[in-house]
Amino acid sequence: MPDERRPTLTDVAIRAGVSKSLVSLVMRDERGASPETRRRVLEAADELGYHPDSRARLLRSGRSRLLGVVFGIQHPFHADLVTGLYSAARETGYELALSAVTPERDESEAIRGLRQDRCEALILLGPHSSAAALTELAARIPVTVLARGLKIEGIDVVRTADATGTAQAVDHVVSLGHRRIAHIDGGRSPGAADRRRGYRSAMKRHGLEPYIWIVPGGLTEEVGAVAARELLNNLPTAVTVFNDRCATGVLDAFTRANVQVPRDISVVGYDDSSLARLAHINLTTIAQDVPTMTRQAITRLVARLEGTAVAGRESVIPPELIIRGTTAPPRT
Amino acid sequence: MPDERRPTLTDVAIRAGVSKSLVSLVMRDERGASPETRRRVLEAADELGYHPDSRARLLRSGRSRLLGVVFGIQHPFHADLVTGLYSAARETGYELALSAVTPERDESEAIRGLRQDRCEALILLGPHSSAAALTELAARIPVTVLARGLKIEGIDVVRTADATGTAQAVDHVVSLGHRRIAHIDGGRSPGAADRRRGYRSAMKRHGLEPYIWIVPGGLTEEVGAVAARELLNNLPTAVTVFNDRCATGVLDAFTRANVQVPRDISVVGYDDSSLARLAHINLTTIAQDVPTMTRQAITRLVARLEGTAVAGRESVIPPELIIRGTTAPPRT
DNA sequence: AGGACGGTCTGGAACGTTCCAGGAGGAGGC
DNA sequence: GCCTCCTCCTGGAACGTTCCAGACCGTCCT
Repeated sequence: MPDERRPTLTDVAIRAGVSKSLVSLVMRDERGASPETRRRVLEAADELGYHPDSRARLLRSGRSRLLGVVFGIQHPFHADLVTGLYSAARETGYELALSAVTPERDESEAIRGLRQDRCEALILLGPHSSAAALTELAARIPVTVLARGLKIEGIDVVRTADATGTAQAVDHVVSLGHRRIAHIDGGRSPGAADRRRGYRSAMKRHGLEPYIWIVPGGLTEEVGAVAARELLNNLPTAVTVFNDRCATGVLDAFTRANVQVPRDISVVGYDDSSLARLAHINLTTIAQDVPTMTRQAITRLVARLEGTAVAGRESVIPPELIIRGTTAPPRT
Repeated sequence: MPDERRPTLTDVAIRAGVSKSLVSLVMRDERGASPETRRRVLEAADELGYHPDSRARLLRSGRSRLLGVVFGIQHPFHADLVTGLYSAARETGYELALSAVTPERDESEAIRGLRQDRCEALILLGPHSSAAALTELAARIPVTVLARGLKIEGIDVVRTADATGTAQAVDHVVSLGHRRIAHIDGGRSPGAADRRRGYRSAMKRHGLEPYIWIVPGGLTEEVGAVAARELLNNLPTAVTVFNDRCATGVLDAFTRANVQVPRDISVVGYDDSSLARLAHINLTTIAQDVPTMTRQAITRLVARLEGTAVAGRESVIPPELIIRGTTAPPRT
């Protein structure tokens, strides 16, 4: 690759007939250069195709303006979060550095990579690391955890009010006239406990305690289908499900068993993943407020880095009910 | 964050009582230091918790040993590819830098980010950029395109033999006894043209030219469902579908129309995505050989960077038929 | 008229590394 | 004994930035 040497500050400076310090100023959009010179410098830079070398810049300034993001590449909801994070970071002057967790690359490796790149702070999406590991990490670098509720000294958490979410789901089907409402839970997955709790207390609030029925479920379509088959023995009129993937499995099992949704049973998912929005699934679901969550995560971290005060350790975002086609009044 | 200044080469040098050049040697595992000194240096580094500063290192050496990867974060198959790339890169001494394409962050922005990080080469997964943009890019930096066949001067391509893939699908159902075999295509998506061609020529080879029936489809479940409804008017006994997502939509539409798979019709997908592997979908499909593809992409790029000769511009990997539960002999 | 000041601009010293030229000291060949 | 050649080590110059101190030059105030 006969790639000629990249142009540097000095090249631009010579071409524009000024010192490199001045060019540096202009490139950083600092004040201290007359409009006229500024124009000349930018012109010269443009002609040479100059692009600042971030490494040298970072080396000198001691800052990287880099936020590390650890996410699960197989996880659809993480994709939504990363999308939101990019948008949120755009306005702050910080860049995102992605590091994926894959079946063959664990979280600690992903974190190590980011630290070597001199990220100034870390955002972890639904991390699996032990509390001990996280505590140690947080002692060395600011950390924000997204989409997983945990209480650890020194770690910021931004999460959805999961209990409220399932409560909204229950309220919705109750308002349609349902009473026999089951819940397929998420086992030990992040958020599952809260969602279960929200279901239980909403049922009590509506005086439906006798109808409480919690079926073990999980993260995936497969366990959803299994759980649905368990419901078939004594079909409730509505069911709230841990997440959309699981709900898809539920829908599939019902279809195969010739149970029609929403005629025979109403189904509510959770996440508002792209899955739920598909026309042929068209799932009523609880949307996590991704834009708000990601914006909060970024502004929180930036505030910490710049030394601005940050209120509290935890930020809990209310979710929103999205009504689509899988809920309807019960058959009379 | 009262993070004390990181220790530097000089700190280690002082502690070990040697020059910083010597420490540098030892850290890079070069020869030129006696075993005894080497030990002392490593010990000192360890005590101080020294970690080399990659920025400074790269600045000086002019190399980053960084391979940029541009991928679509919403794209399940890209997730598989990224997983493979990480594994393939592990042994080479190069690191991966990820840059995602999201609905709000286009390919050119993703590429710009990577170039600013001084990646030495780029891997693009199913890029959408124009041929002109890619040509210009390839003139500045080595580029390998994965999972999209295109012929552009100076760009390496690693892709699946897509025509062979659909041919395998057709061969499979023909061997089961099918003759009326339709194809739901992928429109203008990457690989769609080849897959369509493979279907067509395989049908001819089996003397089934009169039965050729190509229905317009696309990437998603929704278009799959639409295409399936078109088939219902004159149901063939088997159908090969552009990809797994689309095939899932097809399956769903059939289930709703009370057409049983594989009893009434056999369905073959493409990609062997995690979707296909789900128990309740259990889709017969064509697997792209991700480990081989990603290994090739990495070794190719590394070879170019190191100046080793690379054979040809294109590397075409044969796919593999995965037989699951959606294909069976036609009803007699 | 004599400062003081604010806006422009410059030169040079960092930042933490790698690379290069070379020095000290011992071993081996003649 | 001298030259040569290793091996092990050192000092200092890069790399492309940013940061700091200060120079220059008008303007404005007193």
